[in-house]
Amino acid sequence: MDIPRYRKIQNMLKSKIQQGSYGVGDHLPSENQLCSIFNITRTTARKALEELQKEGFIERIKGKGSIVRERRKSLGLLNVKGFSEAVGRNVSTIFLQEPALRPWITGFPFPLTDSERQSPCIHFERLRTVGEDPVMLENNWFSGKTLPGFLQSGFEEDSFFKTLSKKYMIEIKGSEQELKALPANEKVSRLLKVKPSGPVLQISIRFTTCNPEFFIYSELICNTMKYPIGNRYFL
Amino acid sequence: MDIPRYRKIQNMLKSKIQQGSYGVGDHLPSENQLCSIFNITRTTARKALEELQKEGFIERIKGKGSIVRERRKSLGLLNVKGFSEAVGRNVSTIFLQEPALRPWITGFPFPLTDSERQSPCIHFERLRTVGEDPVMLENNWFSGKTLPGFLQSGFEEDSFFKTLSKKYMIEIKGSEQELKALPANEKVSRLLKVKPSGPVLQISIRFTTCNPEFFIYSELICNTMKYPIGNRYFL
DNA sequence: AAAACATACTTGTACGTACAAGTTATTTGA
DNA sequence: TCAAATAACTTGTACGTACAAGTATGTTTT
Repeated sequence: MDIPRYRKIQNMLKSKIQQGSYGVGDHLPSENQLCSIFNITRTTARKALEELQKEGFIERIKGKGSIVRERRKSLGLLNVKGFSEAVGRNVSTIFLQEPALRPWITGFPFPLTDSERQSPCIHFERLRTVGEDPVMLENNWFSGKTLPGFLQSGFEEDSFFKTLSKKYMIEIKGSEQELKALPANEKVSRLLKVKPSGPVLQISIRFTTCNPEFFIYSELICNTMKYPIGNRYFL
Repeated sequence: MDIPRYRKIQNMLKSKIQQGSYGVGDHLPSENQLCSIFNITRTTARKALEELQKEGFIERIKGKGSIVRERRKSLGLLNVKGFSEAVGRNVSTIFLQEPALRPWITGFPFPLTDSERQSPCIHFERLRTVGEDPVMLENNWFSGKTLPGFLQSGFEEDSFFKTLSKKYMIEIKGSEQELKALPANEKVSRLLKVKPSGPVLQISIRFTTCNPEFFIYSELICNTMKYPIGNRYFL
């Protein structure tokens, strides 16, 4: 395998948390326990737990242990993996514009690189709903040259980021975001069911990937009245 | 000293970046160079660089090195230390309500602990401006019992968080945030100079500290038209 | 009964070593 | 001349060790 050991243990513990085997407030196995369970050194066990801490699943307290934190109900900002796994199962997605080659829009909040500007981009637009409530209007753009065959084949498991990972081995390494509260225009007002010029939250994101030349640009417009955006941050 | 070695090196490199000794795109000393410069092991050097990466100052690329990232112009969300150091020097702060003992407000987005509810809180309200533009209305609440003498003495270096650190040895360990786009009420409209019921961004934060019983609650209401809120995230 | 101490846990810091794997520049060979 | 191999860097993973420091639970002492 080329997946590192610490990451396997991290993922294994993560799914146990997500499945409820470890509930909020529960102690994960201590570093030394993980060592003997998995036959690893403390360095590796620590790395796995530190990653879970970065992701906000656990809190680590000196002298006590690694404790499962309360999970957020609201959509996760900064959770790199999109939001289908963050919010639950009653989420549906409608394509307003299927993926296609289109020119870059003007006035994007992040500067494009020269090589990006030279050719058109792939773009698609989706509307995300939770139950009956439209919650988020999502636009995605990226260079049309980097992902051959993307337009021909569909998404893996309906997830854009999983498709990137499985078909193209592209992993998200980070993101820059810009947040603005804006009045909804006619289209947004209609789609998100907010009153005209009612406040919506616009999140402009530039995702950086393991390919340093390849970026993904997203614009999310959110109706935060029912579903506020949440996030966590831990040292 | 009880400040760990890696943190000293981290802070030393951070201030060099902030002062411009290392510009955007520059390479920081490699792990092995840091080892010989400071007489430390690679474990310690790595820890310092990993922390800088978490804070968003550098990017670390296998085979290449640790490279200084572009700095954001906009206010840093998630930058634990408040924003006086993030945005520059032309920032001024006006107290609308000086720190005083007041009852907890109702309808706070985060649940209070039992011990917090039992006694009133310390609260203050500030208006932050950049140049001539009012940018952020800030309210802070925290338990009145934990910080003896807080109301009698002023802030250290005009910074709330520096006061917590220097006088009370309280360090911020993390935060939970909730973001909402809202219509401005009369007060907000007047103070932030946005039109009535114009969109503003409300950020509700619960800071966790090294004292597991002590939380700081903040509510920021931002005029994001001129100064959007930005943040970064890196694995 | 209450305080002090001891013990056995936990995570945090720091040392040292080894090899894997990506990047870049140089050298070698056809 | 050009391509392949090499060397010299970089960060990533993983091993092992040691001690510091915080927490909890006893046990002893007062």
